[in-house]
Amino acid sequence: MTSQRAQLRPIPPEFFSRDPREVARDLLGKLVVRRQGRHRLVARVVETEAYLGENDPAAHSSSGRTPRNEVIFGPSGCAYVYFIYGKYYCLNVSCEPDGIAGGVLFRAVEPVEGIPTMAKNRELPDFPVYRLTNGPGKLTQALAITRAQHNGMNLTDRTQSLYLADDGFPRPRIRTTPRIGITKAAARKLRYIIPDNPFVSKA
DNA sequence: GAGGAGATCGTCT
DNA sequence: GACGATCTCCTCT
Repeated sequence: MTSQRAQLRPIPPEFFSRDPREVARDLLGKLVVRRQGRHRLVARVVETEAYLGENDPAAHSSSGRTPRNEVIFGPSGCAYVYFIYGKYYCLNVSCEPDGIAGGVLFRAVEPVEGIPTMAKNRELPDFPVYRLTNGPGKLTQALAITRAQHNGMNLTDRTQSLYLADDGFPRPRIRTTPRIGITKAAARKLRYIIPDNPFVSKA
């Protein structure tokens, strides 16, 4: 699964102005591109979860708009980064048109470019590559994504230090499973994975 | 390899 | 004042 030389085309805003379930599915195989100083970090999306807005009890937006979650109520294609468990950041992209809540959580990615820098960011250089980014808190650490720097950033703009891209990777096989780590609406199958990919988070 | 407990703090009640 | 869209370490098998 490599594509070092392929051209990276930013994903247009319309892609995200849809139901989060469609966006979560279609994001599998796409790329997260992060410019960190002189380094370029690229990773392929292999696991996502859809959060549906005010009718989804598990979603942050379910109890209405707050300063914390306002990005997922805003225009589509923007980064919603939140802080959790006193230690970790999680990366989402806002979906649906402006004014409607909805988002997709990035749960796992496969490193494609800049692996040494990702390992350095993780501060665990001895870890095998597959453990660098196989979880939502891990991938933000590996890609040095923070709320202060990236929350609200337009991920459809290739001039930003973080954006989403398509390199023409063929549409992968996809499987849906229940979401992970939640207690409300836990039975709904809104997690999307590339089956058998070693970079998918466990469980 | 599986399972359980603790860490740690921003956000909302 | 309680909780959480998590991770790592430790113990046991």
